[in-house]
Amino acid sequence: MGKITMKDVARMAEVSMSTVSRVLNNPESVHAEKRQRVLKVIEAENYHPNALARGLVYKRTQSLGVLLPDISNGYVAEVIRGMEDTANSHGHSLILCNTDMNRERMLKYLRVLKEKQVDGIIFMSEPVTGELNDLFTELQLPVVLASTQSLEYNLPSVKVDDEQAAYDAAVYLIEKGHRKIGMISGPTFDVISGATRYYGFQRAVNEKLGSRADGMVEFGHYRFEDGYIAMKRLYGRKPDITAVFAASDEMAVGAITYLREKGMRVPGDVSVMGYDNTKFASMYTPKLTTVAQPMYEIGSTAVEKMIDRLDGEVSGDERTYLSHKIVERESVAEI
Amino acid sequence: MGKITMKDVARMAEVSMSTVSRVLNNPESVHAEKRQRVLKVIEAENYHPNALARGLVYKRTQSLGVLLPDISNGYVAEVIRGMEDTANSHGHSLILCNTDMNRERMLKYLRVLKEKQVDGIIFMSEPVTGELNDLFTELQLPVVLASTQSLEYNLPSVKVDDEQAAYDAAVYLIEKGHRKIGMISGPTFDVISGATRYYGFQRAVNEKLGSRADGMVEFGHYRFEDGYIAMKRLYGRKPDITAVFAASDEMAVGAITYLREKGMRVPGDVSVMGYDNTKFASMYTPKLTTVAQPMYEIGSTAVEKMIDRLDGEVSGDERTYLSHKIVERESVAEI
DNA sequence: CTGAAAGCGCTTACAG
DNA sequence: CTGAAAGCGCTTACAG
Repeated sequence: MGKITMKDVARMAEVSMSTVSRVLNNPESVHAEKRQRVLKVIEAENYHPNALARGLVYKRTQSLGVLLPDISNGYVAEVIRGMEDTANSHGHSLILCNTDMNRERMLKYLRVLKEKQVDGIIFMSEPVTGELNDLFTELQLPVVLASTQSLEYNLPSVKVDDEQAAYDAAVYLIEKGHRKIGMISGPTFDVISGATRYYGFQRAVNEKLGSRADGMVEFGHYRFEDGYIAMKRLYGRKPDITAVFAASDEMAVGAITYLREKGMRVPGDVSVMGYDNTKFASMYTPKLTTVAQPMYEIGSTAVEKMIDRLDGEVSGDERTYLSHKIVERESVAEI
Repeated sequence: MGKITMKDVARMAEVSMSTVSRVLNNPESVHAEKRQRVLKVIEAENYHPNALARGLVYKRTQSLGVLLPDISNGYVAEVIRGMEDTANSHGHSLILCNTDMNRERMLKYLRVLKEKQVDGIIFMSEPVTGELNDLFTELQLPVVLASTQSLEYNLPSVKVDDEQAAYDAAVYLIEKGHRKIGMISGPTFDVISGATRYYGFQRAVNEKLGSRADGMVEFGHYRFEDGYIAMKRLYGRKPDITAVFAASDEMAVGAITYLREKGMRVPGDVSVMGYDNTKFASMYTPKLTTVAQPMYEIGSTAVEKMIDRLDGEVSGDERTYLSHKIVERESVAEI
């Protein structure tokens, strides 16, 4: 016995296919008795409509493609969780694509997603280049950016205001009495989370301390090792530092690891503040004081924005900023 | 200008649709000159074949559904990464489904995946109940289990030998000179990773120390807080304990957190060993000695197994065990 | 309220 | 090597 189709159901219920289709899509429009007959057969035969056939005529698949750098990254995984919950509750599915920031791989995915007729694409891989933007319009696929944005193109996006968040973090440290504050920044060529957080930090130091943070900044790629190395350089140059703001929790932990190896206590001798509030942050010792991004909400909001657009309800603002907050825990001391 | 279809390409290249279809699927079979003409139009018009239409006739979608408990879990995310890479390199896509171990939600997903005509399902949510097994066969969808398995049903699966891994961990601790060894186990009703690791631990204690681990075991649900609480109870009852084996890295870290609050040093006073080797483990201080599961490989092997089956190459063994290993770091001391 | 027919965009025998 | 036609499993006007 092969798969049972709508035609089979129609035959067994002694109605036309149109009627079966109607009880599925617009039950009210069919006579109660016939409807029951059809429903009974559907149940008995365990009939499942074929979404491919349906998608072919609807020109809608209820599937969204999501391009992300790497799902094994805790931050990314949390955002995806928010996306998936929201997509699911709206009857959509998510097709996962790890780009590894690799151009070839991304192009291939984009082609596949197009062929599979996804309704839209959620993009969180990286900043949007001109080439990429052209591709999006060429593909004629709606795009929403999550946790990234496009400065040049007017693409809808959802993220935190990184500049302001970093500013707030620095101010927090300053209000705790710190004056010699270092930063472990992301790379400045990363215009989304590198340069922005760097500028926010600088602005705070400028405004509140009236100084430039000369020599107080090191750079890394957000990973543990980067934080370790950056801290080493920073400490080597400025041993009188009393606080460090890292652009990621991982780098913060890397920095703490280095400091401890040097016999410094955190936060006793040096305070360290992170960014992201990954799960990790509250399990570490000392529990990390950090800038919390609403990861789950970034994901769910991005999907909501996508679905609104698919439904024709374009919300006015393209760029949505979700609010960050500072989570006070144990890694920053008042002095 | 609407989407361009194969029919349009045929018209523009002045050939039949059959020919266009052939240059796409079996280029050699069409005359070189015509082939070029078609290719040119495809390129110029940026034509993308519709995978829904294709899937409708092929009865293959090159899509796999993956049911998992929660993607924001670091262990799960790493396994998924392995799946996605492998799926991608075989031209398959992954549809992500977070079940949260919720039955309703799982059933809904299963229905959607069936309707979307996925070629198969990778299941890593939980042990397979009778009801679930019935559903799988009813749905007529091939299933491969990742990081779980079915004792009752002969479903293909990929995982580590948990009993042996826990045994090895306990033996490792014993060989380091420990005699008073506690365990923080998963719940015994979890027959996959709870009971198995618990038995492995017991077997080692039995064989090597000739004793039963009476009162030396506490239970938790693998999370940080569970580890903390379990350690508290364990320590309250057995303050002379010198080593603890936790069934997850998170619980290990929770245990360490408690011990430190009590002024104990790890591993100076008490050694702690974890399980999983999540990223976290090497960033923590002290870096965690732990049982490494090959998470990425579990994912990629599961997908390979699925694809082999879809291609009709059923490998002999249903149950694949990947090897674990003990990663020595800093949280266990020799005494 | 209901059914016959056309159409969604492909592929695959079947002829030639 | 190539094209016309049927078919994959649905939905949607259009009549009735």
